[in-house]
Amino acid sequence: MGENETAAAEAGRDFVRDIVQADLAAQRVQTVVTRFPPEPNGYLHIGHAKSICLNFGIAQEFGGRCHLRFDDTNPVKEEQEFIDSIQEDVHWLGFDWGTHLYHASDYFEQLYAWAEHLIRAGLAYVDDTPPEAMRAARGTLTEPGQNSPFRYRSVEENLDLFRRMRAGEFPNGARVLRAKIDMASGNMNLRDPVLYRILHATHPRTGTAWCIYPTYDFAHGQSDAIEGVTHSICTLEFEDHRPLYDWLIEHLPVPAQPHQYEFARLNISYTVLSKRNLTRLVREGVVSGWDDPRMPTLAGLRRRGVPPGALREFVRRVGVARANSVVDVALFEATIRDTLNPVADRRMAVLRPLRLIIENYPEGQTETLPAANHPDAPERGQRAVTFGREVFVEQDDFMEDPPRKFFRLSPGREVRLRYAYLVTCREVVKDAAGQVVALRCTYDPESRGGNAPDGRKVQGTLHWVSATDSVQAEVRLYSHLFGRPDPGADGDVMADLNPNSLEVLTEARVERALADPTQRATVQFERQGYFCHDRDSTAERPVFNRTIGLRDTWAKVSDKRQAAGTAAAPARTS
RNA sequence: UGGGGCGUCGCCAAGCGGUAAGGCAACGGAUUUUGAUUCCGUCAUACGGAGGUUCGAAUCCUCCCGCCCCAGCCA
Repeated sequence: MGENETAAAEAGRDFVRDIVQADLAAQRVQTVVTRFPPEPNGYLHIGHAKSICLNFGIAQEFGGRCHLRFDDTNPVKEEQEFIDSIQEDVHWLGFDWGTHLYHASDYFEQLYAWAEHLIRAGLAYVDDTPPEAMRAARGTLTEPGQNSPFRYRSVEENLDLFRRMRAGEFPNGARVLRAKIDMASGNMNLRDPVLYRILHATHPRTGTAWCIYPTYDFAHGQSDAIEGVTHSICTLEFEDHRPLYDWLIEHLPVPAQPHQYEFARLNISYTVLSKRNLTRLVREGVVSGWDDPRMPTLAGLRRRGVPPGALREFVRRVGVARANSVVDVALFEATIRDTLNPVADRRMAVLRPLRLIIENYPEGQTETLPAANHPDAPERGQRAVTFGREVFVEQDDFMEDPPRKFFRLSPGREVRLRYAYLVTCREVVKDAAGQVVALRCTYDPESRGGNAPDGRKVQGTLHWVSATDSVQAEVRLYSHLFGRPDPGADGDVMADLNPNSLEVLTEARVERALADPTQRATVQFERQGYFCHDRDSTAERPVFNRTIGLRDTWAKVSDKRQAAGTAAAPARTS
């Protein structure tokens, strides 16, 4: 590492780390404490991964700690299912909160006491104004709001009313507790924000113990203070809340003075990341569930075969800044490939089989050939593949009338079957409809392993699978859930769905070594992409999800030619 | 003409007064029993615009333009 790189690393990689480092250096904080504060009302997605990596990453790098805290202040939206999935997902991503698992609901009693403190200080009051009237009195972005007629109630009356709110004497919406700040503030959050509302609902953790619940603003900063959080990192839309965050910390006898910092949330092209939209996709059955492999949820990405390290690396590559931005989904895909390439075992699988009959190979004979698990990593060993008189190759790897530069099989052309032999196409077999159903070939017995003794070269190397010693499998090919880079830009995101985001192939054939569904690691199907067993997989009926395809420059060239009308892409025979 | 932010290559993003990092994408080329990988090379006289300060500005000042967030008893 050169001096510059060292200096860069020491300076921190983003503005948040710079702040943390400066605070540590100036001794403003002894131990950095961060927190990841999800609301358990949905599944975690890749946008959360950015926040998780930032918070846990900073704690790790600077020798501090990071808490997992559920922001469970709204029982009508929150569920245990989400509380469980969030913990599973954070762990899967590679982070651990140790004993520091907390809930805003752990602090309800303390929060309540602080609310009374505010009332006694004349800084909060119970307001009987109905919701609609309150909205009207809040003013607009350009006009100040009006003081509530209940703003000047006595401390005694406020205390009495607030206690009766807690006691359950009033129905939902009848009254709220508000901070007394400034109805004329340019910052809407300071126009006497609601601190407590009445919600007769069962809370996943506190049950029916409470019927009043603190709002986000009243719970968050105080929870940070209770836990000794030093750097409360959130997204940009909370920037306007910071003055309120600070106001509460200043006026309450909290045990610490945490500070809030905001960064830009993650956006990705061809993707939707808002909880509302993700929930819609699930509820409306567009996808099979929160863990549908097309979903940007951590559960979906995991099922898709994306390793957690790819998420961490992606977040690192994206960086952390304050400018709203949309990251090209291609960066994410490149990161997945880069992460998988050095570690994924290679296997052969034929997605759309075309029978290849080797006429001069003895009938009934088979042999096993060694194939490298990873050509660039010999230490990963080999597995045996079976070769015989009939094998399957990819339909896309044959063209009866190929364009120039097509390096694969066509009448009279010789290619290599990877790790096996050189074969030459002698005859095309068609059915009554004129569809290609098989190829008759000859092989060079001297080319065992893939090289001819005379040193002649072939342009193409094809993957293949034995017709007799392969297993039929289902392969699910996924592509972007949305058909445009900015789904919803014209209105409804549902109108931008990609109708071909899932293609199911049921006739695929995979080599024997792939039939074990307990092998969960993502592998590379040579020349095609990265795949992993879906949880639907069984030994009799393997099911694979395509994690991501390999880069395919031939497809790119071929598409360009097609667009230019110069040549046709390989025609599928079925 | 309320308040708060942001504008550096097609997409992210460093840069913090001393003469534009890096990644992705794209485009060339080498190697290759994966048209993959790997490897080389090209890719911002220019930092939203206009003025100004300075020996020197993406970095400081002024004005202008554009985009984002806020009027939940959501978070």
